[in-house]
Amino acid sequence: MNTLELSEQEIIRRNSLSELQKLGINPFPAEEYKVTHYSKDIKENFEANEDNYKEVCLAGRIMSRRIMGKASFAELKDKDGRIQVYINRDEICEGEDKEFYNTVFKKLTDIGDIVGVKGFVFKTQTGEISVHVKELTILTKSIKPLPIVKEKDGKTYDAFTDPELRYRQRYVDLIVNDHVKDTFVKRTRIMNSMREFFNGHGYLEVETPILQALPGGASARPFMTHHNALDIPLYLRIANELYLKRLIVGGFDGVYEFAKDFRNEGMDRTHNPEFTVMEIYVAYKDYNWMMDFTEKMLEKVVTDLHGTTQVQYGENTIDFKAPFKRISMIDSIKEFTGIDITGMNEDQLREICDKLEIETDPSMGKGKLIDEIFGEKCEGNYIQPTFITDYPVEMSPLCKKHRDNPELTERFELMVNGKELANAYTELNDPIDQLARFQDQLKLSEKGDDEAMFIDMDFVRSLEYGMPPTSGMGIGIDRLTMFLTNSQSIQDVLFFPQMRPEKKQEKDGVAKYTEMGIPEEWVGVIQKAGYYRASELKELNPNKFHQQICGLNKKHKLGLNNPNPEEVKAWLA
RNA sequence: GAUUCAGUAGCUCAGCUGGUAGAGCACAUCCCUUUUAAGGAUGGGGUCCUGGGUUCGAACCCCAGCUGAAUCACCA
Repeated sequence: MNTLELSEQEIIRRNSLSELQKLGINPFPAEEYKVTHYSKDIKENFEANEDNYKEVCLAGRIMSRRIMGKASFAELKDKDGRIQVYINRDEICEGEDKEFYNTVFKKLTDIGDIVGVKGFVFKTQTGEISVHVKELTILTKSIKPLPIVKEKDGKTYDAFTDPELRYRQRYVDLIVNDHVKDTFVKRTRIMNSMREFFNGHGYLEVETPILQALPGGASARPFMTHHNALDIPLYLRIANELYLKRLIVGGFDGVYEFAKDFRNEGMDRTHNPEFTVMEIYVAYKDYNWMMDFTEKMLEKVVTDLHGTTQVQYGENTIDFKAPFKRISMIDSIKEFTGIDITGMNEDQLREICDKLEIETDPSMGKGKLIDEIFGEKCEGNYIQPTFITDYPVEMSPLCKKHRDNPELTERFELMVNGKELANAYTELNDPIDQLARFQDQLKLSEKGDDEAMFIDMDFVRSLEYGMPPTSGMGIGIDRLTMFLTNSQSIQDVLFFPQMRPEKKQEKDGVAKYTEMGIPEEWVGVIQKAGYYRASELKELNPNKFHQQICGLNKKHKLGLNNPNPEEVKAWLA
């Protein structure tokens, strides 16, 4: 890399790197470094049992340094947290040669470097448990300076907060913002706890295709791709439901999958183009059983994570103690609007929407209209976990009709903090009805609904062989993690949220410049001056350009022989 | 997709009515005790997001673009 593209601090660090090599120290050693202790264990247990910490060896990243003559303090960050280390010149350099301390540690080591320390644990006069270092090993040199975050008594100074940098360079975010790691550890613990619950019931974790010829199982716009060998379009899945149900047909009693789904839709605080959903299907059950199962599962997950069923989310305290409140969609609309929509047709519902000042468009069918009313007037009110049951048949094409009312389906959604968290059905297993519902979707699609479902004839065929009565449930893992880690944005619970690709400054290659007679060593200087296209140079005043590049040569101490003005004029001619 | 706000040193941010680009931390040099965001002193560091325009003069005003955030729409 051209040094002109580096900041002063980066150049200094690269110099330190080569200085280390000159001293015979490998800044990127290959050998295993045997770690015996971790910061958290030392801080928690040292006082109770000091004898166990007479010889410790730990490794991590230097997060701060304070050098005072022949004694120094540094903060080391390992996988569990941070611990202070004390380094004394005469202890890490036993003989007369103090170069290791004076040069290697004081001058050539920086914040961000990864080091190993051997020594014993003690307590400083101010009472901080620290490691007294006897031996220091450089394990990795860092040549890019980290953002500096200072913390004192839980108060953070100069936090690294720019969302763009945090999400694009999550590795930096994880290094400097301690709470970030915690969120992701919790995410994994949530999934592990769920897995434990399902496995405890004897259900099987499975994997189903992500590349699908027909994107089914949900109403959403898919991402499209292409398979070269088969020369066919393929879609990234929007749901895995239809495949899991095929497995129930095949004779599994309970299957579940933590699935990445992909939807080609807007992005915001609660939506990322790829997201994770856990879907589970259990044979011989219905949605009433699934409600019990879901609330028990959530109660366990939350308790495993927090030791209590109560969770703080923003301003709200949410209690996941089972059982959750249950209310039908029609009763909910009645409760919040005073209107009983039972038995209404499409025109009547449209009138109600107008009356409630809810926008509609002609592509909306009966189900969608009801959904709009619910979404607009009811949904946001359910802060505590609440099951909304019995959705209209039009908006649930994969769900069995209600045993008491053919206008409705046996479906529930779990609302938490005014948002949908889980969705479940008594699954439709009547192949004739299923085909009819798919055909209704086709009509919606012809009407202009670009999210209506495709007809999956293979899925219908599987139902023709017979699927046992089954209940299925899907739960958004990202959203659940948000609730349980008090994160206000989905980007905070995804390591690498989708972002626009970084734009790179386009530059001409060296050849474009040398063709004009410009010596190769000057190309970097010219680009540093801001001329990324050789063709731009033609327009310039040669005298001004000459001064500009000679100035950069001097300023950055490049030691190049300045061209004379005639030569520069010849380049631009 | 629409609206609003933002982009200045490695990081966090000031920058007044348009008049020579600033602070803290980080970095460098020197001195130095087991220091708690923090020992002392001195110093270096900038494409003020990009491109146009207005002006004697633009970080600042106007227009366009890029990127991000918030709100809304769609959606889980």
